[in-house]
Parts: sequence; C-alpha cells; structure tokens
Amino acid sequence: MASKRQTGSASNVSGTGAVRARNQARILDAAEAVFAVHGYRGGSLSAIAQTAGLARANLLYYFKSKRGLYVALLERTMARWNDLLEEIDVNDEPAQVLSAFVRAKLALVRQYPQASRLFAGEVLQGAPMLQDYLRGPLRSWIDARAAILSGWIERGQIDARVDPHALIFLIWSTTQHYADYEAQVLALTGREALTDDDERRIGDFLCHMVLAGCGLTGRQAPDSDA
Amino acid sequence: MASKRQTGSASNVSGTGAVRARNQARILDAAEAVFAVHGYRGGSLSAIAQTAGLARANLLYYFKSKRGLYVALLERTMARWNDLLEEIDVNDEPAQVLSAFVRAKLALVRQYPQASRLFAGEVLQGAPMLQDYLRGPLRSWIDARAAILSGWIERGQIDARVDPHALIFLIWSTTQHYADYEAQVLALTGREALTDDDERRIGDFLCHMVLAGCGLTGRQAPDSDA
DNA sequence: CAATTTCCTGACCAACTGTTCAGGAAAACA
DNA sequence: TGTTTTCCTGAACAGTTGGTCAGGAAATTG
Repeated sequence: MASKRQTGSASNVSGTGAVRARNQARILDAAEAVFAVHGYRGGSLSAIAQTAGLARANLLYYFKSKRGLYVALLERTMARWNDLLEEIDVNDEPAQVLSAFVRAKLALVRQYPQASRLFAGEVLQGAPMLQDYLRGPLRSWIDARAAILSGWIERGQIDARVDPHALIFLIWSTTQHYADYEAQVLALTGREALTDDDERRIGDFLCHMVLAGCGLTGRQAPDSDA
Repeated sequence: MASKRQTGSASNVSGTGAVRARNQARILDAAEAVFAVHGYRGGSLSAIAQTAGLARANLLYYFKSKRGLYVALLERTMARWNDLLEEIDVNDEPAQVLSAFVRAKLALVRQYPQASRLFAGEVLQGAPMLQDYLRGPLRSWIDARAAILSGWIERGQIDARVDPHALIFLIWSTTQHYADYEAQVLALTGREALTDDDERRIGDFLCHMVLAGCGLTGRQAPDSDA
C-alpha cells in the first residue's frame, strides 16, 4: 500500500517515463506476435494495434514507422539472446560445456518461441535487417566458439571428424526446430503442446547425440548385455 | 523438325493444353519465389505477376484466387517431395539407410531451396493449409519410419538412447537449416554460396553425427594414437 | 474458310496499407 | 492552482491489395 499508483504487470516502473515504457513494451509484444506469424510484409499495423489494444495511430507515436517498429523489435530480441548466449563459458569439460549449451538453447527457444519464429522469418527472407548483426557480433561469437572447439580437437579431447561451425549449426537447428516447426512437431507426435517433460527428453536425446558425435559419451553399447 | 511449334523449355508439351500447362507452371514458379521470401500474406499477386511476366488479372484466370494459387503451389511441392521421400527404403544395414536418408534430404533441400523456405513459412504460421497433409500422409510416413527405428533398437542394432521421432526431426532440421537459414550460414561462414563440396562436407559431418549417436560409427577414437 | 473455345488484359471496385496531422485528453510539473 | 509536456486518436491522404468483368486477341476445331 506504499505507492499510490501501480502499473500492475510491469516490474518497477512508476516514474516519469512509466507510460512510455509500458506502452512501448506492449506494442513490441504485440508486434512480436503478429510478425512472428505473418512476417514483416504480411504483418499489418492494424493487427498489431488490435493485439496491443491501442489505436493504430498511437503505434506511430512511439515508433516512427512500421520499419522502425520492426527494427526495434529485432533489437530487443537480439539483446535478450545476447545476454543468455554469453552465459555459456569455457569451464572445464567439453562434455559439460556442450550439454549446457544444448540445454540453454532449448530452454531459450521454449521460453521465447515467438521471438525464435520472428528471427526465423527475418532470416528466411535473407536477413535484410540483420546483416550487420550477423556479420558483426554474431560472427565474432561463433568464431570464438569454433576456435574453442578446434582447440579441443587439436588436443584430442573431441573427435577430429567434428566440424566446429557445423556442430554449432546442428545445435542451433535442432533446438530451434521445436519453435519454428512446432506446428509440424505437434501434428506428427499427436500432442497439443510441448511439456517440460518433453523438453527434458529432447534435451537428453540431443545431448546424447552431440556427445556421441564428439566421442564423449559413456560407452553404453547398444543392448549392452546381449 | 517434326513439330512445327515448340514451346522451348517445357519437356514435351505441345498438344491442346500446352499454353495452359506452360503458364500454370510459370505462375507457380513465380509464386514460389515470392511466397518463399514474403510468406503468404506478404506476397502480392502483383509481385508474382511481375516475376512471371504476365498480367496480374491473368493469374486469376488460371487460379481462382490468391489462396487457390497458394494451395496449388503447396500441393505441387508436397507431391515433389513425396516422390523423393519414398525412395528411401529399408534395405539392409541401418547405417546405410540412415546415411542415404541424410544425403537425400540434403540434396533435396539444396535442389529446391525456395520450396523448402515456402514450406518453412507455412509451418511457421502454424501450417493452416497443411494440417491435413501433416496429420495424414506425413504422419503415416514418419510413424512407419519410427517403427523401423524402434525395431532396430529392440534388436539391439542401434543405441537404445535414440528417440525415433526425435532422430527424424534431427535429420530434418539439420538439413533444412541450410535452406531456411542460408542467409545466416553464409554470413557466418563468410561464403557467398554453398558449393557441391560444402554439401559433401556437411553430409559427411551429419552422417558421422547420426551414426555415432546410433552407435554405428567405426571406432575412430579422438587422437587414436595418444 | 468460319465457328468455337481458350486465352488475355485494361479498367474498375471496395477494402486495406502505412503515414500525417490537427487538436483534444491526461499527466507532470511549477 | 495554472502551465507545459506527454499522450492519444479520429479523420484524411495516396498507394496497394485481392478480385470482377466486359470485351477483344489468339488458338483450336469443324
């Protein structure tokens, strides 16, 4: 009961720019939902406004154009991901690093499925707005990780047949798949939604595949007692 | 010199429905190019007409609506894929079947990258037009293959930690990745296009990962002589 | 050849697109 | 309190959207 005015859902905002922050976030959330489904060209400001519960003209008060809104949305998404991507560190064991990476990516994709689909749509059309991000920070990120993998290969810690970049692509694509192709996965498995248990099972499987491919798996031979 | 009139590019058409067949194919090709980039809602008939080199109204002479054109395009794509999917047969060795499957999917994705992206876009928006296909023929297809994998597991021919459906998803997603995320792959590897050699390298790597995960790889331990 | 079917397109329609803007409501500030 | 800044929106804009249609061109058929 301390504060007179409370925005409700937002975390701590109640100061001067409170309305601004809240509405910008609402618009970005709505834009994410719409653009993730229909892409940039297919997503209309009317649809976004309706989803956000605001007047169409009001969107253009906060964002100077449709393109500006889309760019801002991509930036928010990339910023969120960068935070989580950096958490993976070169601890000690390769097996632990790789497993953690797989689980983290899987959790990320499941936490922000719409953001994942938004990103997929952008890349699908040739990533016209993300060239700088891809060729800059993301390329640095992947090259650094690939270098670590190469080091492990040289030191004989993982199988020499592993292609560092291809391995990262494999982890990205297999995890991303459960967001981008969710509709297909659900239709083919007869489910209605992916549960926490599914995520754990998928994570187990993917970790096994990655570790086995790197020659890091506990030698549990098929049908070990036959 | 036998025939007076030759359409040129088409294979054998020169009979009564020649113009129809040629123009329908031209429109479908153009629609594929446009829808693959901008999605269903984002792709306009004007853009398709321009790409096809036809008048906009002419598209609606051959296809009764935008939706009709889109559906016809999806059907053509699914038909093409079905032909190639059935080629994979349960020969003898699991290793051979899995390798062939990986290589075939990789070649398919590289031969029809636009079709792959079109499909991705459709699934991305929840596969509204493909529910019947996914829940019918494709589900039968995947269940049959999963049953084969389960059989191999039971007979101890492949590692019991393999989840049949998840393995198929892994192969699909990793191969599809090189079409759907081509822009990202190129930006991150500094290439301008994927070569035949790249396809072979990627195929080698993916086969290795799949086979190792199934416990089917030749025991080439990392740094075998250390 | 003429008759008939198939093909093609410019003009038009209503609905929707992103964007601008004037002006009023609400909030912040003094 | 009054003033100023921020917020909000209905109306109007030029352009594009998918779709229709009448009528002419081209091809096929007899």
